[in-house]
Amino acid sequence: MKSGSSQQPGHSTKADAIGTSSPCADCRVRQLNICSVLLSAASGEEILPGKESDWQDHKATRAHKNIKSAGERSDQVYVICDGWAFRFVQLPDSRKQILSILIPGDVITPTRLFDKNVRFSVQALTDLRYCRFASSILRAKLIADLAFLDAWAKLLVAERQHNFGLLIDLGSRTADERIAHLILDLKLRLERRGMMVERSFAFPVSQRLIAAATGLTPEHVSRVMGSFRRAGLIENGKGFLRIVDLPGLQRIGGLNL
Amino acid sequence: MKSGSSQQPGHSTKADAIGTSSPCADCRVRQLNICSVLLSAASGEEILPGKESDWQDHKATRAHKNIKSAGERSDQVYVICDGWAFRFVQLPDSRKQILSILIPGDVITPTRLFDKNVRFSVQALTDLRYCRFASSILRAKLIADLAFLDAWAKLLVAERQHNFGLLIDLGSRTADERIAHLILDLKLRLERRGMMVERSFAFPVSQRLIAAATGLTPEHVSRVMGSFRRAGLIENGKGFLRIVDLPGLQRIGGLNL
DNA sequence: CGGTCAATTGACGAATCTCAATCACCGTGG
DNA sequence: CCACGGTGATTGAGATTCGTCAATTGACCG
Repeated sequence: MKSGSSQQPGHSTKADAIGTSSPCADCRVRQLNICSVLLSAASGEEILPGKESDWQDHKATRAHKNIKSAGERSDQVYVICDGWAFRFVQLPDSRKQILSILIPGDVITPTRLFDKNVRFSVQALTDLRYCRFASSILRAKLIADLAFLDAWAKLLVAERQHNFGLLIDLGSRTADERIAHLILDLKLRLERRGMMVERSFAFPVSQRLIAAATGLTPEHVSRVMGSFRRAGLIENGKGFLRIVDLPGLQRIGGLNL
Repeated sequence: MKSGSSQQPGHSTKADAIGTSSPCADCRVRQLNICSVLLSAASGEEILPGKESDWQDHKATRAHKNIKSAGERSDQVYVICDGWAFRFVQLPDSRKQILSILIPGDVITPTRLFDKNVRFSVQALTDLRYCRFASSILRAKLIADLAFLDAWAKLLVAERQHNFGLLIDLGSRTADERIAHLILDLKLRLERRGMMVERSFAFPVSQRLIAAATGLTPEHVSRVMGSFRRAGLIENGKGFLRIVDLPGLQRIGGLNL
């Protein structure tokens, strides 16, 4: 079993205004995701960085472990600190449908604030560190802090938009288009989290997973990725991917709406 | 052009506590959707049934008219009073991908509260009556009334769950399964709104639309529906559908998770 | 009564799946 | 250090589902 620890290029600044007792102190995406609202000193009384306690704790998991399984109940909201994961549902015929691939900074369970039932499973794709927030605290903050409500709503709206994009992919687009779009989507999201160097980025996603996400078979994914490589659109090796011809890839996988 | 006005079976009670100056007075789904929270007297000061004014108004549209187009901006939340509609995105090759079919009582644009940008288009499927609420008022209510916040969140969570179901359909299931599931899903939702009589219900959905929703072609939808009919699973005629063999249909299209 | 559109049916073709074999890689145990 | 076993990627050949194209029918409508 390979331990695909996600060694993203680039290293964040270490010293920070935040207390050093929390792992958030040297989180590299803290300023770039929901945590920027969550941990800002101005935003609440109880939620202050530096004192990890009843409202927040951190955990780690090995790659390929399930973090949560569909049907469980939970009172916590998870946020990825480092590593990748994915949401999926297990179908009766042992196939998986991947609902989303999650990168550092993503909220794993954004609706857990309102719905304790977990409707899907989540599995670590690489070794993973994540943070758990107590739903009750976040809920309190939600109604106390308008900026937080807005930020959270924006999160949900963005996820909905993303799901619509997936529906378009699976409903109306060819294998080439789906895979190109998936790559471009990940590129964009990683870019926003400062996890791209030049045109390449960490890519711990097996073709089996791409297949489960795009509704294709691993064999077909292999054929398509191979053709992309031969066409000079991408390069990829163990755990990374580089976009060689961005316009070309966009011509195939861009959502031209 | 056929004017498929949705004549659902069953007629609601007419006299009601609500003022008669609002069309809501004899709305048949008022107790069964978000309006039950919105219009309840206990839930706010300004929002009271009977006085239609700055926070609410009603409109009507003919079948096949676009209510909203992707890219527009709007400050209002729409709720369907009567008739059917659908959300879709127009693809560059003139294909449509249907995102959801909307029945009476559904909120057309639940995220408009948080995001003025409209990301998809909405078209009336039948002649339609709908209600428009001012986002600003609803937002105020959201933070003032915890029950309303919960109800709205539940709405969004349910829609997300529904989208996940669609993703599973489009990603991992055959044409038969997708269509059976679509029928069963509509059956369930209509049931909850009290719009089913025995096993049959109004069904103003063309095969072209089913095709656009399931990611198939109209021809293939015709073949599948025909096979369902010949197998004694369903009966359908102009504007209605009857489920003859529910267990049989569920064996095909049930989400066996 | 002609025109349009949805539904249906058939024949054919294409995209993708299935099955199967091979190769490369990697960690493990001898 | 090396053989071994497992997994992922690749490639090929044939099967299947579904799409495309085309023609027909029937309903509705002006």
